[in-house]
Amino acid sequence: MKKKKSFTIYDLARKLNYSPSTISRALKNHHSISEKTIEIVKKAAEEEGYRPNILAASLRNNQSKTIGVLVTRINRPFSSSLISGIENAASKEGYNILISQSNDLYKNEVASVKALFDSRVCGIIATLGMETENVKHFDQFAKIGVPVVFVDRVPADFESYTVVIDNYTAAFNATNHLIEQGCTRIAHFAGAQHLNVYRGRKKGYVDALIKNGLAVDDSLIITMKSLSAEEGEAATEQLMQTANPPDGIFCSNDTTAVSAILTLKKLGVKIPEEVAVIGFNDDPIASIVEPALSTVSHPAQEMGELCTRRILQHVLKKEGTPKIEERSVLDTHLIIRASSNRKNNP
Amino acid sequence: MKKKKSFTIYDLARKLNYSPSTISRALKNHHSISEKTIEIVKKAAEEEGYRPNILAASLRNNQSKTIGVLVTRINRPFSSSLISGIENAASKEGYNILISQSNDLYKNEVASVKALFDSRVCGIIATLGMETENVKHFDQFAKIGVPVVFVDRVPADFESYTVVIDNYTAAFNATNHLIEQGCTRIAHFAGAQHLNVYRGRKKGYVDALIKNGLAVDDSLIITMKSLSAEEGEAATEQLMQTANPPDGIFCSNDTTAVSAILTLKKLGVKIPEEVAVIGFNDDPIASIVEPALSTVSHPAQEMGELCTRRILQHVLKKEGTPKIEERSVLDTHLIIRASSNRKNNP
DNA sequence: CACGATAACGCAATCGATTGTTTAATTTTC
DNA sequence: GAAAATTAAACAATCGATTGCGTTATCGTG
Repeated sequence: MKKKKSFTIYDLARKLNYSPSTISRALKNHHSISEKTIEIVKKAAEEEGYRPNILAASLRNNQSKTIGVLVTRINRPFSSSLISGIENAASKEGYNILISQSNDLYKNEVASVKALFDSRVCGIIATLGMETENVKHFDQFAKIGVPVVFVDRVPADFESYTVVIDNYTAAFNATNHLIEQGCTRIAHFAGAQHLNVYRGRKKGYVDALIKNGLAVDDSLIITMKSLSAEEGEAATEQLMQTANPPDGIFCSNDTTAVSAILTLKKLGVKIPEEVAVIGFNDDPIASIVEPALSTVSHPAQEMGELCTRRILQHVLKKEGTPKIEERSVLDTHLIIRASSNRKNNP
Repeated sequence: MKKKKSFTIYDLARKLNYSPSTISRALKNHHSISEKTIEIVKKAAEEEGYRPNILAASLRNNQSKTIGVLVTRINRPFSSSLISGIENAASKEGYNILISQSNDLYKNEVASVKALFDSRVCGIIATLGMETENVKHFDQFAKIGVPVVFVDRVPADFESYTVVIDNYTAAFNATNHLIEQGCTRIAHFAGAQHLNVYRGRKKGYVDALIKNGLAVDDSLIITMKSLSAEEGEAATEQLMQTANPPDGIFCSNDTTAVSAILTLKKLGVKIPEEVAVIGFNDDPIASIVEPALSTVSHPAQEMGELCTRRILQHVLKKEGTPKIEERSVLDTHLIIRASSNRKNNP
């Protein structure tokens, strides 16, 4: 049952009395093959249900039409939307995608990168894990000219394409918004500071305070390891127990923000009147929680598509294609919902 | 820069004065190679940073260590958790996964399946799209002995492995629960009836009504094309405008259930007192919406792992491995939250 | 008519790993 | 000590597509 050999260009060649090379060329409209022959070959290929062996072609060309993707966790709204975007753009051009997740473990990340490398991907798209502090496991790609696109969580010191959002400005605007709503003591749930995204968000927060003449109180800045719901709950409780609790919280993600909302409600704190809350990402839960969570949109799908285009452009090196900058910074925008809207703006 | 040829077993052979075949065998501990040689070869391979060319091996063996995965939409809680489970189990055994999404379009599904086939995957895991009514595009795999695992949304008439939940029982229990809570006029948001999952859920609902001596009122059964939030809202509004509105709704997914809750609240209907609601899937939003949504757990991650094990077992055909049944039916359980809890049970 | 140009196609090597079959070397056995 | 058995490693074909180069046929032109 497994014997059924696949139909190859050799079979086609034998059947049509052509050489395999002619078949190969005819199938891809090579200019040195006559129109008539091309038609004959294609028709026969169709009839016989010929399917090219990608592996053989890849081996010969030493590269596959496959893009490697590495995320931290597949089942996270941002990741899955990112992947969705990548896949849509890739399949449109006949490229496949190979997926791997690190589960935020450095060891896994290294192993996955190695596996993707071994799979001879023609490009790789990656977001760094929480534990990742150096990226030399990506060096191997650069060495053989395979493009690397870092997205969202990107390293500072690696020669590669990057696709990110402007975390600083987004955070600045979010914090500024809280201030506009009358908050004067704003807490911040920060993420691991060796990652650009959380560093940028913290800096934006700090600068917004400063610009508005507010004090930066370190006791209001809580840095979390993984920005999980549990951490969000603990931090909220801790903050509210202090003598001088905050009247606003800018959270580095929606998970902790929703967690903060739930905890505040449990504590009988009014949102946004007593404490206004704003998150980051616009996960599905953000619009469902009550009061609905103000947050920063994160164009994950769009970012994914852009990543793919980056890879393809590098691989195809088509002349005349509009040059996309090496580093793309996508726009975000503030989504103001009830959790921070004290003035009943629309 | 792209010239850097990869280091192959031929290079190793030359360096160590062995033949390529010996290198190949040594690297995989073939019994006809001496311990000493194996050690020498492995050490040299390590030193030279030798990495096997998977493409070449795959070509030779005519199959890759790659599992193809086809889902409807990657960025959906169920899909992404499923994929996550698949990936975890696969990478543990050194297998890669190739991902594709159909966006619930039949045309895309066929194209994706074809692409996965061409990629010579060693097995394929798929959930059918909304539009899919026949699965002959999967025949090609059976023909060459590549295992197919359908998961969740599975066809009735295809010789393959399947991994599903017991939709009928889950729905029966969910409906029964609503009845226990005192509901007597229960509506149902049904999905496309050519898909097993939605058929099973509807049947479970109907049978629970019958078993409890309740009338089955067709006007209370609303069949939706895609079970989207919009459809859920429209259906809820429609139902509540009738002379004799329902006092309970069993929804085929959480999206429409949450949508129903939001709509009911907008209409000033008390949940669960006036209308109790229960969903299906246990998406993240289910526990966040207010009142929290009762629902049916869907062990997506676990299902993914099982799918992978199915494939691997088929491929490896290891004797002595405990035989997993061809068709697995995983357990679900009712998660009772506020949206259906009239009696204040814990 | 002959020679160079062009078109259309075939030859054979190549990509790197795998494996059935041989050959060579070593050990065992009587 | 020689034949048989065992062990270790080499040979060469194979997987299927690709491609540089070579070959053959056709055509045009002086």
